Amino acid sequence: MTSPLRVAFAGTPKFAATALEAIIASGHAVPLVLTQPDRPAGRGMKPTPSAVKACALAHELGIDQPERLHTEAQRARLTASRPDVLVVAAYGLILPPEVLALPRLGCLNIHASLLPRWRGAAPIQRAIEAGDRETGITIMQMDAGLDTGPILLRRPIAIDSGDTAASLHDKLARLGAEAIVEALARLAAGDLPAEPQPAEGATYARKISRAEAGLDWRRTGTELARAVRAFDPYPGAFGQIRGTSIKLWAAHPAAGRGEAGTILCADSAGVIVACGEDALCITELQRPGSRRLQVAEFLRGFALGAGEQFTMPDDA
RNA sequence: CGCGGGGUGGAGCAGUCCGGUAGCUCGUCGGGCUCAUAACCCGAAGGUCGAAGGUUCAAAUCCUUCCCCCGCAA
Repeated sequence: MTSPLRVAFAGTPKFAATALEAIIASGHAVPLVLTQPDRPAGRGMKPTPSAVKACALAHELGIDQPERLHTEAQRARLTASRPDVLVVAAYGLILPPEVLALPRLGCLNIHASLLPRWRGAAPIQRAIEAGDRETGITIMQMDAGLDTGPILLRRPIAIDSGDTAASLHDKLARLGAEAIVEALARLAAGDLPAEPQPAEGATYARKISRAEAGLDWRRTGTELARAVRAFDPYPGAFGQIRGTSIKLWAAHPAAGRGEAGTILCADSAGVIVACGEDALCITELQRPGSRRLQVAEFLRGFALGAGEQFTMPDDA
């Protein structure tokens, strides 16, 4: 390596932790790790440290968990750590201009899409939902806008027809880790040109809400199959039948026709449901209190039959 | 004390409210039928009903404690 940098890191979930591991392994000094305060999570709602915090603890790095970064007191530890650069990945806090200007080399963001497409909170899910064939990682220089800064590095990756948000997340986390390590090396060497984002092709990946995971059977089978993949593992696409909600974990488009939501056929090959256009063949599902089950096993305990009807979720 | 569901032969479930010889679908094994089969017919094996304690003549079922899994919520 040319010359190690002082790399402060800000991130929260596993996607960010993967990058942090790689940065540590690449030999840079990491004087401080910022992550969200421990949040109530899991059964029992106990305050739980983030994946990034767990990683930082394991490597005995300095940790700070400010609620926000708007006051000087909140930024004190970051300032004192005198970073050359701040790497930000899924941190979950807005960085005020004072923070963006603080490191000598600015703030770098690892974003899980090929910017300017899918700026915002849920780029992985939105790419799958939209049926994109390709996505990737963008390393960019952060500015005041939301994922609008100049592009430093882009790494594309194919979206497989079997990819779920979970599988694509893992691929992108690895790719993001490689990309940030390369970007830091080139930054240290002074060989990392920045290019403004094109105005053309910008889209916004708004946060996934629980309500949209309730499937509207009037949509097409293709769209619904994508939604199932995009919402796996969170929040899980679901349908409503016999007064209970059933989560759908695997499905593909199929041929078929009927009133939207009607089950056309249910056997060990799948539950085929008529959609607004074509049909959806469901192959893995889960009922409340139970686990994900392959369709054959699911049907043994919950015998769905042709003619039954999935109703629209009552959007809360 | 955040709310809720569940642990029953190898798999998925019913039975639990109103205690009284453990049941269904599938799988497994054996046999039959068939050119043949994941199909069909006949038969069999396989369960300390999550754990411990309590109540009772009798507990999968009622009471107490504990362990594990899942959903909501983030």
